Amino acid sequence: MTNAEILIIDDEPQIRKLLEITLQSNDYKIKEAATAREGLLIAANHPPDLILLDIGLPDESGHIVLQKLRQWYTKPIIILSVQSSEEDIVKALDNGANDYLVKPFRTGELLARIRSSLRSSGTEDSNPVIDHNRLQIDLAARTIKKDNELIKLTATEYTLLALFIKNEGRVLTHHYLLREVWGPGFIDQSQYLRVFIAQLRKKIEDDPNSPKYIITESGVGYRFA
Amino acid sequence: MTNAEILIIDDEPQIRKLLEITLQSNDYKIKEAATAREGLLIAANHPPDLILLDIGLPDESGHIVLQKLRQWYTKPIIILSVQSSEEDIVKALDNGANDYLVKPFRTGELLARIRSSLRSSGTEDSNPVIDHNRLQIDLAARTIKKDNELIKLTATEYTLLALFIKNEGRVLTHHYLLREVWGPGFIDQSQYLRVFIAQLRKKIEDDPNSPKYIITESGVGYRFA
DNA sequence: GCTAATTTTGATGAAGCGTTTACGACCCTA
DNA sequence: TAGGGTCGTAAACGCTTCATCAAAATTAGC
Repeated sequence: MTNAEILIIDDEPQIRKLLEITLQSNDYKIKEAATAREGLLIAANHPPDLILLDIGLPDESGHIVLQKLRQWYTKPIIILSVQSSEEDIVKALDNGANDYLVKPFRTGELLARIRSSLRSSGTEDSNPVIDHNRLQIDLAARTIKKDNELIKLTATEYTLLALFIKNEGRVLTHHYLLREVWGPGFIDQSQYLRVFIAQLRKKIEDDPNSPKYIITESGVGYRFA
Repeated sequence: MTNAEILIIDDEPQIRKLLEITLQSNDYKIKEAATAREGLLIAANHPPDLILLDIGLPDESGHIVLQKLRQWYTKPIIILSVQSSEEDIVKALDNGANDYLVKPFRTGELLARIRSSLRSSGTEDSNPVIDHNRLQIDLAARTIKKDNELIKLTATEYTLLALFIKNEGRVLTHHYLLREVWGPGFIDQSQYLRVFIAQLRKKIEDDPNSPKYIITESGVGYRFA
């Protein structure tokens, strides 16, 4: 899932800071709580996709928080705790925790366990879709839609359009386009470009005569707007 | 879940014995395999509710077994391994493992993690059936139905179709399909693909001449719609 | 070990795609 | 206004990729 929201309930500021940096640099959105009370409140008001819960909270045991959360919260809860006794682990897991990591934990492992939990909770999701007005490009699926209608592109047409989309707003020179799509040996075959640009326009523009997406920069190249 | 069936894939007899006793005294039904090959066979013929998988198998790495299982098996897989490196753990979790325990493990914790995994996998639930118009795919039972009519597929045909179904809407390249179904050594045998795609179409399409499910993306690959 | 099913291989025609050619429109400058 | 340059469009050709059939080789089941 891109941008899954994670709630951190932990009273140690340095742990929260570490988690915040680690998780944010992995494209998660973060919410933080330093106490059990605050954590429950945030979780209830704006349920996150996953909760990282410390057992040793100042106002109330994490075990209790876990039980309260599990009365209604169904998404993954991962326990972070300095307690490594089997009793604590079994208790937390049987109270509904999805996983249990002993502090200090390895951040790579934590991230993997978060991914695993999100995956099996079915929270994961579809591909990143780039939206341009009425054009939607799914780079992972290799598909282009216009007004939710799938557009059939040939291999070369797709390569070319994808290049434009990845460089939106930027003027791409003939040389550059030819080199990227056809290879270094084709940098003076600008006729190729004219043919394929025309084909693309026919497929994606409302009015190919006055193009809105692929703009000609005469003498230089093309620009995707 | 009462009497959940658990498959143990581990080459060490004493570990298997320990697990057998522990799990059976907790009312689980047990199946055992000492090799990767045997494990995959048992899992395919009679899918258990959960799999305990050792990484250090004699004939094939557990990582590979995990990947193969995850091509169709959707219930929990818990890794048991003497490897405690972060690299191993992350790899296993990202390959689809639900949990990872380092040997020697505490039996109480293992049992709790099994309970947790079974719980979050939606224990009682039946096999995950994916519905595509008139096609119904039961990944666990490895069966395909069309209009409630069971379609007989060979092993290779099924592997290929399952890949498509799990990547619905996405263009899968020849390269990718060949690697996943036949192995890395076959990535230029695109003729295989043509033959098997034709066979699949004959079986699942209403009109194999104008396919509705398996779409050809010329020069690139195929897409399941 | 024999038979049937399945996979692999080869051959052939069809379809799709990229390349090429031709030509006309437009703009700028002389 | 003539001419050169850039760009856009259409269509023909030829090559690559694809679909299909069938036979050979291999594997699986009894």
